[in-house]
Amino acid sequence: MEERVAKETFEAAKRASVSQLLMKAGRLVNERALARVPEAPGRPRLRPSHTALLPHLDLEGTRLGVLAERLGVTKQAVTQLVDDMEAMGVLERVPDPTDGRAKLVVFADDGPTLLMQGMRYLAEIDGELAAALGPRRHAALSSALAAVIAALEGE
Amino acid sequence: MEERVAKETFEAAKRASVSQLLMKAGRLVNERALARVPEAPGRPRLRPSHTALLPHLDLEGTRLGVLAERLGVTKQAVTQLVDDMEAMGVLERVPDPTDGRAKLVVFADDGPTLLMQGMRYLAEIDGELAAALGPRRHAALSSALAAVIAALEGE
DNA sequence: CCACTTGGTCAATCTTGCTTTACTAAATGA
DNA sequence: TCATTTAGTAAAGCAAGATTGACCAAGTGG
Repeated sequence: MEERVAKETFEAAKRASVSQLLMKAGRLVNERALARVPEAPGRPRLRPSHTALLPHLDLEGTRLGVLAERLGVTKQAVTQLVDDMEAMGVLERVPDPTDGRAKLVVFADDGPTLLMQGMRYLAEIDGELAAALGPRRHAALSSALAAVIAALEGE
Repeated sequence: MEERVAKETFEAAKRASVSQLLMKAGRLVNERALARVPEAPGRPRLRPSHTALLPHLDLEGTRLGVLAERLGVTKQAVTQLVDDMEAMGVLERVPDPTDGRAKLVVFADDGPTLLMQGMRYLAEIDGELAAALGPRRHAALSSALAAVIAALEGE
């Protein structure tokens, strides 16, 4: 009897938690998205840490230190990320006109092109998810996720 | 004009994608869950790879090689994970009665206790999310995520 | 003018989560 | 019985993503 209850509890706990579903779904989407990016030989490959940088960039250019703060990592870590993305041709460092020490991280000439290409992969996956879920649940998912993020980030 | 359109496109792309929301929400939940687990000095700390092992364990005991297959990693990788979780007091290796070479990975005496403790952290977070979303959206999120995982795993 | 702070870089190192290579011991079967 | 397969372990190493510490050059304030 005891045994049986334990088993049920255990099996239920395995699936029931939204937190676990969220972690798993996030991981799967991440894998799928990165798998789609073609390799450019000679240049560093796009990795999750690079894509994590993108949402923090402003079109007008962003100080490296500001990026570090937004990402919650050290400036050195960002230096490495920006180095990579410079080598990929996505970003560029330009001197900050208002402070001779500072540099602004901006999109390179064809950065937006590459970026939009990346967005297309995400859009593709979105489309696949929408097809699997149907428009209603896809919309519901989108709004629920936004609320989750707001709740978790606003701590 | 051009400039303005680019900016809008860019800013919209930053948020609009469900894929991105999913990745971000997953990351945030993960961080929050791990932050809640108290450190037990002297023993290895619980890390994401450990928690990834748990859903693949059967109550009756599971062969190490089977775990490796389910996780999609080498047996050596699982050996290391099980080593850690043995040191934490969560799991135990017992000889497989049907094969002298094999070992069964089972929960240690107080393994279920520790495990349920972990589940409680997840349940807590679930509760917080439910509170933030309201019961309707929380349920919708759960069902949508299950569908996403099914779609992505069934490839 | 000089001390100090600030923005960024360089180099070395650490942790995580794996892998490859090499090995031991038990099972299997011609 | 003896060669081969199978279950697991041990040790070393690697790539990713960070960190710490030492540094330089440009601003800033007494």
